[in-house]
Amino acid sequence: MEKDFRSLLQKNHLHVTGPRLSVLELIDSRESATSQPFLEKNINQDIDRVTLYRILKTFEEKGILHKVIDANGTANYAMCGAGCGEGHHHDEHVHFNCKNCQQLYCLNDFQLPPLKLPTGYTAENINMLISGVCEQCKGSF
Amino acid sequence: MEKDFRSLLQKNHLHVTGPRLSVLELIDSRESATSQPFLEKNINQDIDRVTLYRILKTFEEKGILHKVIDANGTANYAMCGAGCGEGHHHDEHVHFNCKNCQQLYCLNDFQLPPLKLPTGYTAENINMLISGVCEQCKGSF
DNA sequence: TTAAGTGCAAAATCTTTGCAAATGT
DNA sequence: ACATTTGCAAAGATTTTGCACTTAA
Repeated sequence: MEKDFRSLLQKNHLHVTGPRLSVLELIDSRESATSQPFLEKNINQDIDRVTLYRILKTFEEKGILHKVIDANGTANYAMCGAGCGEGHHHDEHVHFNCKNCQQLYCLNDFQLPPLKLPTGYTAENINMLISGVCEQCKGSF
Repeated sequence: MEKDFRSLLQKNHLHVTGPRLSVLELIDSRESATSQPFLEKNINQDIDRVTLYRILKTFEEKGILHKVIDANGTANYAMCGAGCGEGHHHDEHVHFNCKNCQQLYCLNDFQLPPLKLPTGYTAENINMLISGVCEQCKGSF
């Protein structure tokens, strides 16, 4: 797990700034993927909404963060693994979106079965989103 | 394939109106799922944007249309199959989103492998979205 | 020093809400 | 007749763009 955000930014030829470090710290500190609205509300310094949009876009392009669209169409972000880099992502694992607490979990140890697409189709990114009730919320029903 | 949209609406206790028939005809006539922006532009009569929102919401709740969020977070709609009804959907098949033409295909004959979730998690809806290049666009690259 | 990054204002979209008029049953 | 549906106006939310000021390298 990459904790040295300074070098992470430098490795990607990005300036080290307060807003960028805050975004990385908050996202990295959480179990599940973090929604953009949550980031806006919980960032530990006053970051302009526009700046946040731009930081997230940059991080996604550089392969630092994954963007995962949840069942409501909201963008969620999580740290990328080793397989990602500038211009490409390998995010072939399954996400679980709890319809109660809205948390978006990355089921990292969940192996995605091999797929064979119809001829002519080329897969570049696979995104599997399961909606339901998570462990923590199962009592609330 | 249900073509009698009048009875489809009546079966769901909905009034038969021009705007609703237009929406059903357009969506049913297309190969792939239809994005809301496309619907707005191509509906064959002047439907207010607000009315379209409400029609789509109603149809989704009644189990007449599926909503599928594509890789950009845009809502796409397709006719439901027999397994859907008021308040529940069974849309366990795979969707393919072409990053060139943006078409969203339902790969109906594509069998989704059985899944075993971590204990405590309950799946209610499974949505698998593969992004890549479709058959028609493969020459464009 | 200077290119990159940020914040602010404003525009452009997208989505929801309230209500009166029109319409289907 | 009467509940449902629609269209319009307006509010609210989200996302993008332009530009001057600030900051990291």
